[in-house]
Amino acid sequence: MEKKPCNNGDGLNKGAWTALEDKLLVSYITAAGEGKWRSVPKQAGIKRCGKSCRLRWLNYLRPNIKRGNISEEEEDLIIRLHKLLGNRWALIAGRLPGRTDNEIKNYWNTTLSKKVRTQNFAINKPNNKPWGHNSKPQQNATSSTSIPTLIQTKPLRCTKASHPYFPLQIPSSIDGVDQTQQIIQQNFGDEIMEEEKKESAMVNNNDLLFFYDAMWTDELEFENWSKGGDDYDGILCNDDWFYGSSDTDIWQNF
DNA sequence: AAGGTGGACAACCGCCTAAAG
DNA sequence: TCTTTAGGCGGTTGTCCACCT
Repeated sequence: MEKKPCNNGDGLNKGAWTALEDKLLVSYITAAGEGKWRSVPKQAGIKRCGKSCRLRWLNYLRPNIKRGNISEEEEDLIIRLHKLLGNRWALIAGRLPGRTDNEIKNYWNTTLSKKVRTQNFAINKPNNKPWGHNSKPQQNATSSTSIPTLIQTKPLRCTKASHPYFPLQIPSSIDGVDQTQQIIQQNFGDEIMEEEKKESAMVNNNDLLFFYDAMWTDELEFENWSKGGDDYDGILCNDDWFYGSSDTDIWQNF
């Protein structure tokens, strides 16, 4: 573990990188490639710790980094991803080509968090019913014999900036075999991130209920769903719909 | 012009995890 | 199986700069 601070008395530089240091690092990595960060400073002739070199390269020097203003589309995506993933900046950055986790984290902390806070995320409850009360959207029946397909109700969502939630009504297992992954794969394919799979398989209550929240990568399709979408997040369980303004709300009301 | 303030962002720090020995 | 190491991650801090008084 590299627990020592970078400047541990070895005369290493700290603070802003100079143009010369940048040049040395770029030319070294261009020749030798990334990795073995601990040995990089010595090999490249830089008085920095390896960790500092790695960070400088990843966040600033490496090719294909997109610099400059974050577009509205990127901003919208960051907001939606943050709602889905929380402060997992590296994952969020992975969906924004050319952007670094550090940049997105900074942008969130300085700009977007305030923006999102000031937006009115309050949602109106359906027919003024209390949270957790039955208010079931129309839906189809579930096949009970073959591999089930997605029985999809309308995607439920809070705002335009939010991703749609899909309450799925599917058997959790067939002949004792868990079908979850297969069903997700059939219906969403590779568009669902591995991380989402882990975190979204939250409800599996023996009553043909499974809740999954999906994220469109196809923006047009997302927009189409958005236009027809409801104004609420919710999950279906035993013919009851549970609503909330966030995942946490929903699960508390559940 | 000088000092204060806040925003933006680069860089650091400490913790965590996976891989290697 | 345990320990060590390297790299990755998110929170936090430091610094620069524009703007305001």
